[in-house]
Amino acid sequence: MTLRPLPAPLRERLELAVSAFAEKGFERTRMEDVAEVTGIPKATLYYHFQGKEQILSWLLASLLRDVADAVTRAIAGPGTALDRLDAIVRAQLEVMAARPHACRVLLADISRAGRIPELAVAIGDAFLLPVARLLAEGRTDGSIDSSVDEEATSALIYGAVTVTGLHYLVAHESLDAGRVGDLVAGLLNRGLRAR
Amino acid sequence: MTLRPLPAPLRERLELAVSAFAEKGFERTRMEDVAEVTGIPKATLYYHFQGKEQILSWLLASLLRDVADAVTRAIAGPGTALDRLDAIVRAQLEVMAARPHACRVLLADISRAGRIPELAVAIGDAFLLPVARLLAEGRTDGSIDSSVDEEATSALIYGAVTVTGLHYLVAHESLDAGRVGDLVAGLLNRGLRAR
Amino acid sequence: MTLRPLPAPLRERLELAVSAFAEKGFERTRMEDVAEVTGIPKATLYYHFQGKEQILSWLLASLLRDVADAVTRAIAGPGTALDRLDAIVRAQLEVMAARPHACRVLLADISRAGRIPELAVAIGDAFLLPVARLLAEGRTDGSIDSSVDEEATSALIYGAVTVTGLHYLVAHESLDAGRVGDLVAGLLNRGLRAR
Amino acid sequence: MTLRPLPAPLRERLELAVSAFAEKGFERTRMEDVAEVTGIPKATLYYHFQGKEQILSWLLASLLRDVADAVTRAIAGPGTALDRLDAIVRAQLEVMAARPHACRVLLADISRAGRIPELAVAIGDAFLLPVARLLAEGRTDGSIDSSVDEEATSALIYGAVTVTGLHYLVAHESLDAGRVGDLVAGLLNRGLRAR
DNA sequence: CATGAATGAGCTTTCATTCAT
DNA sequence: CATGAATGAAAGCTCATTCAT
Repeated sequence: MTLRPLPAPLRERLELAVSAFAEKGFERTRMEDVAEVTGIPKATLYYHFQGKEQILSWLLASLLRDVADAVTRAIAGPGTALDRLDAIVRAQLEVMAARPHACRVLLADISRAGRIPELAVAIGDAFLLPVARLLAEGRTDGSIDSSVDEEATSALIYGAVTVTGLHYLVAHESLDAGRVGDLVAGLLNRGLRAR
Repeated sequence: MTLRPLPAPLRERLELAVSAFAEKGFERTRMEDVAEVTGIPKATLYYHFQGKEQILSWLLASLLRDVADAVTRAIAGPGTALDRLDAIVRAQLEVMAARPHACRVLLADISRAGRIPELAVAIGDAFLLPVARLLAEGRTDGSIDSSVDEEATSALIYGAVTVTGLHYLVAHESLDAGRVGDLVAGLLNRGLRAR
Repeated sequence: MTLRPLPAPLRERLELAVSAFAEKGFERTRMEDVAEVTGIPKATLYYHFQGKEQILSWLLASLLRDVADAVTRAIAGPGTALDRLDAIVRAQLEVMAARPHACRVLLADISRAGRIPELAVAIGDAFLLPVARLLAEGRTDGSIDSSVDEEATSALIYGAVTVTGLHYLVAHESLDAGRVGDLVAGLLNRGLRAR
Repeated sequence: MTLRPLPAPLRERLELAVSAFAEKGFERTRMEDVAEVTGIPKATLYYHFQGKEQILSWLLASLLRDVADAVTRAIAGPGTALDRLDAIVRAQLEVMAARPHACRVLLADISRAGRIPELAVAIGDAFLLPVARLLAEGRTDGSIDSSVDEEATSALIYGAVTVTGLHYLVAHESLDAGRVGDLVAGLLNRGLRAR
């Protein structure tokens, strides 16, 4: 992804760029802004990255790695598929609470997903596919209603979780992952469980 | 919104601009592109609108008027609050199916909602607030579980519906409002109804 | 100059345009501004004038007619050539006091005179040539020193009078033609009279 | 004045821009023209200057530095105040002869001085105030008539000198500073000296 | 390796002017 | 005659990116 292994000090400072992207949007954030907010000279950014887009990719990839890890851990946990779906929802909200800026940036680029196929793939790999697989599992283990459609439902879950989380991040500038997790997970649980 | 009342012929041709915005994104769509796709000369666009941003606003406002109308009609229908929530979900999906481009553009700007407060307000007025009100009503009429949180849940519903719809629009380039409506409305219904 | 004889009501309202030109400069004054300040619709201005430049010409021509008249009256007066030169200076300052905006606009366009030959000609006809002729007369009637150079001196007088007047218009926003006339005419008189 | 210290090579080539400004006027001279005539790419100009206006400022500031220097030298010379005033007049004409284009540009902007206060101040500092001070000195040392008004007279001198010089630059495209200096200085000398 | 300096390629917007009524 | 509506033709300025050191 990067031409060269990114030096650790840069890696941390670069994280500051997400707040710029989150605040002004990707297109309206100039390389100048990224340079300013990170303290890394523009030309140095170009020495390490191929361009502005690649910086965004790198940032989002880092976030999606966190999401994927959280989801993977939740799936690996104990309990029925439905229980573990519950855990996934809470895990995703915890990532959102932990990295609010990056999440806002990611959400902003979701609809751009059509234009950035690798992003669509990454979200799919990190969240949608694991969830879809878990739904299938749940139908098998009898914890999830047999009528659920994996494709639609995984998208639905993603939307329900992220938009609710985003709403709190944007409207209240804070996200209580526990409380919101209870609400969201509860509703989805009742909506999905086998009848 | 526009300085002068927009002549009807322009109004129709301008609708073509949404496809440009949907395809390339707002920032990457040049006024030149809007002019080309609508057949309206650039300077004429500037005669009627204050700038590119205002064209987007006008377009989204038009969509949100449709959403608001559909939601209002659904709410005015018969049945319990839960029944009418069901209708809202289906109505929103029908708007998405009818105006896919505009919906993609709107969704792309959701996370920008923080920066475009009037957009946040408009979405709130068209969808979130009516749904929140209906949830409260449902708790009163006994059709919706008393534990639901209006704020979080209206955001959740919005996310569930729109992201699922968007998924089909982006991934399959077609949205079967009826089928997806069954799935989404069903899940939400089970998740929300009084126990 | 104008395509059609300019209706009297327009003539008066158009005079208001000079203040716009004086304040913002010719190029920075948009036809829109002229329309606004005069209350004459843009398209109507184009119905009567060929363009913005022609409006300026018309305005300056009107001023230069005043200047020419004042100069002519002064020249036609009694006394030696030197006495009448004195009168010219005072007359020019009175015109400046009477039409300060137009004068500022004219002065602003003096150095543009190279590019607007008709303006150079008009200033020459209205001021420089009559003064030059009077200087020659003065050498003949013995009131003006024989060493004065007509060309240079008429330019010098124009500069001395107008820049002094302009200074008061710009710096003090008021011009006391009598007092400044005493100062300027006095100095020029002593500088020019036969020794 | 410039954001960054202007590299010497640019400084020289930029001087070429004055001819463009002088020929077509400031507003009619496009950045493109400046870029072409100087050979400096437009974007590079914007890298060093804040905008077109700032380029003009820089150019005029450079001229006014020359004027101020010439005036200062003349004032520092020997003789009575009247003698040194004589020297100032000749010095100013020599600057005009040496930098005719810049002078035409400066004169074109004099009446704009109201709108560009820093220009008014700079002309005041470079010419008007020193001359006014010298006039006061002359009244003290007895070389200049006690009736002269410093403010009006310094403006008068400025107008007499510059407009005469400008006349030759525009009408004859050449200025013989010596000959014109004799004429102007002579007239002013006779007009100002103590009686 | 890192970076200050430089720039090519656009982009939005403006405005004098025209046209249709 | 007069004018609201429309537009062709720039123009100033920005910014991602490259280069020279």
